[in-house]
Amino acid sequence: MSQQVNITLPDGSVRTYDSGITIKQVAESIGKKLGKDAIAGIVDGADTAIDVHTPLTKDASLKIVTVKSEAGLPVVRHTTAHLMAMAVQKLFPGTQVTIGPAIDNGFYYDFYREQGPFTPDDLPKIEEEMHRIAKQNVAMVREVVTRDQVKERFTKMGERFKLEIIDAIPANDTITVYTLGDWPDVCRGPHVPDSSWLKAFKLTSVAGAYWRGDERNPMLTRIYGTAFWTEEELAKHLEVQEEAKRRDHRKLGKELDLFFFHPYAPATPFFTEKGARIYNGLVDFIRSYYGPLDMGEVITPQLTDSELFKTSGHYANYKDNMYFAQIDEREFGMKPMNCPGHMLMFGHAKHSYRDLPIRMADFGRLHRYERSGVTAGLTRVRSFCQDDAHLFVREDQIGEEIRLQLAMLQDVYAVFGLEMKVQLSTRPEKSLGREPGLTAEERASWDKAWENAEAMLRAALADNKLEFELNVGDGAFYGPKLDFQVKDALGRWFQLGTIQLDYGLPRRFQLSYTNEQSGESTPVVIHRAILGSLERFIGILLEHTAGDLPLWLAPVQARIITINDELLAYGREIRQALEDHGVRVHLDERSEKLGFKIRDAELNKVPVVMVLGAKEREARSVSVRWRKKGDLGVMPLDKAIQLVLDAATVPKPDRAKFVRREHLVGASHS
RNA sequence: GCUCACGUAGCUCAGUCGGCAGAGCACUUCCUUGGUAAGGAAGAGGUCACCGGUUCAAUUCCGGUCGUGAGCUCCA
Repeated sequence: MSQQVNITLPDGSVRTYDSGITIKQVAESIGKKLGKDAIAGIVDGADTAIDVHTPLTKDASLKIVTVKSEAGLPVVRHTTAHLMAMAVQKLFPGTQVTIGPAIDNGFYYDFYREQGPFTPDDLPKIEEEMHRIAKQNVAMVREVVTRDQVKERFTKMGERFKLEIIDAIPANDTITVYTLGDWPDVCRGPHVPDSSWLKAFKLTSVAGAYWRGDERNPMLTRIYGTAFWTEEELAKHLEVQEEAKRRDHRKLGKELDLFFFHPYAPATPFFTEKGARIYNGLVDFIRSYYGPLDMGEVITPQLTDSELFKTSGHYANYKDNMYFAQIDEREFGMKPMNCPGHMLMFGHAKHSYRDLPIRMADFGRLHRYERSGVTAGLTRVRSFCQDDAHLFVREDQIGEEIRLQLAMLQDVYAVFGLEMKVQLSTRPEKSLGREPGLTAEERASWDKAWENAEAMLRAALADNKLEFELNVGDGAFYGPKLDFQVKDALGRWFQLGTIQLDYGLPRRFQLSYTNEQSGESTPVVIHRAILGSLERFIGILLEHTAGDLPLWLAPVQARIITINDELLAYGREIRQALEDHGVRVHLDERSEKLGFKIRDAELNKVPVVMVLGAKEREARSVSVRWRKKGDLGVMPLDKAIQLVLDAATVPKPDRAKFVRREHLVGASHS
């Protein structure tokens, strides 16, 4: 009697089959329709779906992926990639194929061509050929082959990149060839059964890409595309792409006159007066938490002797990203991070265990040389400012300190309406305490420190009721870390904040504090940033809000428009009244028609417009027009001011959330 | 850094298969003084990114430099 396997389905039910049953057969056993629609399976919650013909030989959970399902999207995309490669080889004989996976929002296929890369002009032709082939409803046939067979076939075809791929397949893996019509490709699958599913696709761009992502390898030409089950879904996707283009912060930055770039300062923004308002508004907002959190702000040198970076290790590991200046035969380095300076700051005085935690916040400007190809708008720049802080703590204080920082971080993201997810990265193989030459005792002590740190991070997360993803072994060599990603209005994820424990730097700088036993102990450093870089955050926020910033951050909160020039005097009076209440207001004094000035205010996304005519002047009132809401009608000036003030209130931290739980016994300092 | 594309007025973009550089918006001046998304007229504004080459002639063709953008293993 053959062996049995228990297959658990998503609804929790368990079915028993003979070992070796395929996913397809399982689906068929559940229902005729399901059997027909099944195109792949996800076993034991894996990241990628596998082919329906895969035999199941041990107990497993199984999710059957069907046509037209969300989980099946990578499948249809992957098959579309094959279709594209097929079309390309038909149109451009001599082109060699390499790989063509499904990716987050579509797929790509990399080709090698002696004649040089494809151009955007080639895309419509290829697309047309793809549609032509797809309409013939050609089948996708899977066959299991031996290594020798497949090598022989692809050698004959002269596909040298494919041969390399075949050689890279592990010895025990089943090798499969998928043939779409008459076009075979070595592929792991899964795929849709025939080309009738390939209707809603579009080729989006071309780009260069290195073979296997290594810049020493030949440059391939890559074509990107996307595919969906239906044309409606494709259209929706393309519409979101269009919206993203409209919201591009580089475009908004120009249109709203917030910042610009000049060739003399590549990848380094100039913030205009309006842009600087946003920047400073964010700094003030973050700063408002520093009181309740008992954090002190410091200012540290921009340029220091390279010795500092030799001590910190940046000279050995980060030199290529730094700017240097040779002055008086001394080499100075521009700070790429605040931490080395903060180490000096801590080391400058003698500290008692009673003084800890010591929290240094710093809005200093940082300069990092980024390779020319990687800079982009405000999101990747060479000069920026972090809402940075370094917390010097005793080991027993790590948990509480992280808890407080997490509370701030959640608070801050909530203010901007950004959904968040957390990743916990734990000790990597190569890490402090695992270097050769340590005694067993030292090793054990390090192991304990890492264990303790990770446990405290977990506890702090639990305390703040935060779910997290675990990235085992992905921490820094000097300590475990938390990374925070947020989701913007278009559903895109961005990494913003980070909280990293550091056992290394304090040692390099030989920092210590006097412990309770009058001995010396080494503090642990916590690096943390919440917005990350202000520049990048401004970029993300602009795209998230489409330029309609919350009123408290808007560079100009209100604009006053008069019906005619005679009313300018009243306009100035109103401007004065608003200014006196701290409203950032602008009076449009141009001799233009009302409609023109309203339009201009709308295009500039000014949140509140106050329209003044003779009627309003008589009654000492204003007519209020609110962005996105329209005309609110005439109201007394006081009421209008109150309306603006209420909406423009700068969010304030709630002190109660940031009360420290442990208090030092006998600590008498504040 | 590498591949490809792009760089024309403050902005958005035409244009020249090599022969004195164009529009709309914005700006300036004048007229107009008006009720919730563009009133009218006139004017000013450019070393066509920069450097070099080819040519009688280069914004245009070629080479280089700078800048910007997309991409550079989410693995057959």
